Amino acid sequence: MAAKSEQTRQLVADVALKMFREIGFEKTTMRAIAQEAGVSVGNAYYYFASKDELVQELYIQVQDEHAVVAAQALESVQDLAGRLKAVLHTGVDVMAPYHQFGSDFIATAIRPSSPVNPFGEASTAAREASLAIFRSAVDGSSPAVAKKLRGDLPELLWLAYMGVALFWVYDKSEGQRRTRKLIDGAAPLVARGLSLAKIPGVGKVFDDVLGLVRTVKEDS
Amino acid sequence: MAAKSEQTRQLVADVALKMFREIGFEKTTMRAIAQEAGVSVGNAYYYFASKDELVQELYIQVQDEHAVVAAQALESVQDLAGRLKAVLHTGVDVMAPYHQFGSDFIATAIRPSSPVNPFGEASTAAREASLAIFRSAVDGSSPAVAKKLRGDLPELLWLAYMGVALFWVYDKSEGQRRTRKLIDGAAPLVARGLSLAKIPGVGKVFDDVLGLVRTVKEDS
DNA sequence: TGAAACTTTTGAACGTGTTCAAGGACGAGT
DNA sequence: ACTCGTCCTTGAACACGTTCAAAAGTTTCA
Repeated sequence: MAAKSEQTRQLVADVALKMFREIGFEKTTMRAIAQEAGVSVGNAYYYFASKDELVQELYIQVQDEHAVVAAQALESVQDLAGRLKAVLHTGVDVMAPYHQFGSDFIATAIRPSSPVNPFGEASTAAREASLAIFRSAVDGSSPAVAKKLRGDLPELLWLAYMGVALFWVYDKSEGQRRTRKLIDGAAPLVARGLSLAKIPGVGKVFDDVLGLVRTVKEDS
Repeated sequence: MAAKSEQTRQLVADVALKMFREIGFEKTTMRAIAQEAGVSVGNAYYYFASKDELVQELYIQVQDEHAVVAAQALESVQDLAGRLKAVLHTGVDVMAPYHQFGSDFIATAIRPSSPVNPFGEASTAAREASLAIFRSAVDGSSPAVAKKLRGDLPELLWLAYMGVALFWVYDKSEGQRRTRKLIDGAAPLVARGLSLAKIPGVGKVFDDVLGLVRTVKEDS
């Protein structure tokens, strides 16, 4: 059985994620995880170099689930507003069990040195997967999105999604009702806003926004 | 001299801020601060309940300086784009000495429980001061901003400012050149974008955006 | 089988932020 | 001068994340 090692790793990860969900980030100490999993502290560190890496495990799992659920939800919707709603709502859905954990997660994720940093190298795969969801939401929509927007839009929407996630973390309303409202309100607005790109004066501004985005992105 | 106590407090704060600037957040341990200030660790805690509160001290100081510098810069500029630039550039100016400290600061600031959280209660004063800067930038601009926007715009701009600050933290270009470019590019775009509010079709979308903002804000 | 090499596991130890009981300093009232 | 009460200060102690030398277990190969 080559899986003995993998088994321990999974055990630690499972216990950690369960504890993150049930008692939060701070109360889930490495010692508690080890004890609950029946291993030594050092052994947990043999598989995960830091507590942050256990958070990364969670991040990846949540992203994977989002990809699956969102793809399914997208099957039955055509218009951009609806597709955007689908992606955002499913995103919130998969995060829901971890809401109380949210602020600690974001505090961890936001430091550039963290493996969970959504802009960082260590989560390139997760970010690409997430971006792919938005690309699919945009590309598959009908009526189609203006061609000049199609390239950059997914990335901008993903960025907006990060904003929604931030809002959700702070959202103390029951069941994060306000976040749902925000999504329901913002998605159609974004779609309508984009359709304004055809108006000459407005189109110019759009072009400049895209130009700025590209400039700032390139010049590293 | 009733100021003996205040003197110790200031000493600790000054030493801490200096160390934050010079060696960063993590290397500035409470023990190191205490030693450098010539007091005991416990004594530092008598004045500051946590390391976070020392960060708050920094936050307040930076905000205060921003208010002064921005007000001065606003005196000589009339148009909205210019005024926005002035406020944002001075904002980055005052933060500059703390750039390496930035990500730790934000990681601290972003948790709702932190005294430095910009949305939280403990920094109501600092937030109001910051908001006032943006209100002044909007209200004092000529040509005037559309009336229907004038009420909510400062808050939205402040929010955008938080975004700029986040961008700045991640900006590794020398002297944070990219952030400067972003400001120079975005400020005129915002001004031009707002002037589109007069166009009937666009105005509707603007109204809905404002409506959404209000809805989401009220429903707590 | 046996020994060498590699993988996995252990728990004590380190430095951190934070707490707290104990004591010192100092002024007010007698 | 004495004592009470308040403010200030101390440093040992705690739990935490993390490290690491050493031990235990497992595989490899002759």
